[in-house]
Amino acid sequence: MPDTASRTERLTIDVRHREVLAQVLDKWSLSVLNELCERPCRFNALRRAVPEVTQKSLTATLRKLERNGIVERVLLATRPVAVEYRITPLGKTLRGPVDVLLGWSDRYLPEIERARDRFDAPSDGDR
Amino acid sequence: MPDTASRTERLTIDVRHREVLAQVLDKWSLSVLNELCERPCRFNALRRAVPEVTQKSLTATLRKLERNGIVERVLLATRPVAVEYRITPLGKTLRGPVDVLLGWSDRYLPEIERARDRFDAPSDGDR
DNA sequence: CGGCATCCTTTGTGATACTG
DNA sequence: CAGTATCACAAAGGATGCCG
Repeated sequence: MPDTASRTERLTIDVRHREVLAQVLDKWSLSVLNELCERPCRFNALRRAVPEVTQKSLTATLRKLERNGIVERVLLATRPVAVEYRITPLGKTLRGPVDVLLGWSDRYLPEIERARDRFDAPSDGDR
Repeated sequence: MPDTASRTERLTIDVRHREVLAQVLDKWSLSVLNELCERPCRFNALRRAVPEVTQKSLTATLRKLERNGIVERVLLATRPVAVEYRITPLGKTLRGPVDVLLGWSDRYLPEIERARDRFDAPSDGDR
């Protein structure tokens, strides 16, 4: 397995990296990102795309992503008014990492669930 | 689902994917994983490697990773007693994704911090 | 439509103390 | 050394209602 360059040494993770990653990878951010990578979305369209998220959490997620420069909030001058969220160029750089992550979880989910079952049912099998 | 190469279609993220990713990518997991990918570690060695984590959170993180089959807890039969944590084969499959993530945050951190400054100081710069 | 404000419950986290 | 137990508090999350 070839290293990404001549980097055999691991990166250290400081508090700022942790903060960024925590915000970008939080519970709902991935889903939102996943959606916005496809197309710009209005608020309620996002809610429909991610039905489990509450309005509050979605708002918070979007603010966080906006603050970090990952998504952009665009006011549309339509009849009543509308808001559209778009991925920014910076946000697009996240698509690769996000894809890798989602691919990983999709690929290994069954194996992880088996590991959990093994871990969670010790009294039942060890007796 | 033969979707191995065609990434024109996005994966959908259901609650189970979100759960797995939330656990694997949580605040401390990445640091722990980053460390254990390098070498097996004893508990206090991990504390030293990640000084900001409290004992409690480290314990919780390790349990979570263990439950998901990402790390393995090995009891060493030394004089007093010792515990070593190792990455599992399943855990090793995470190294790629984790690397990509850390690389991303390392690469774009400055840009993100600029975006934050812009977002946080609107009244100061816009008047 | 796209929020914000409020309330309230749950979960997370740090600090501290104690045990095999 | 490697935890568990406990308390106290902060942050997250859902539910509901109101507003421009």
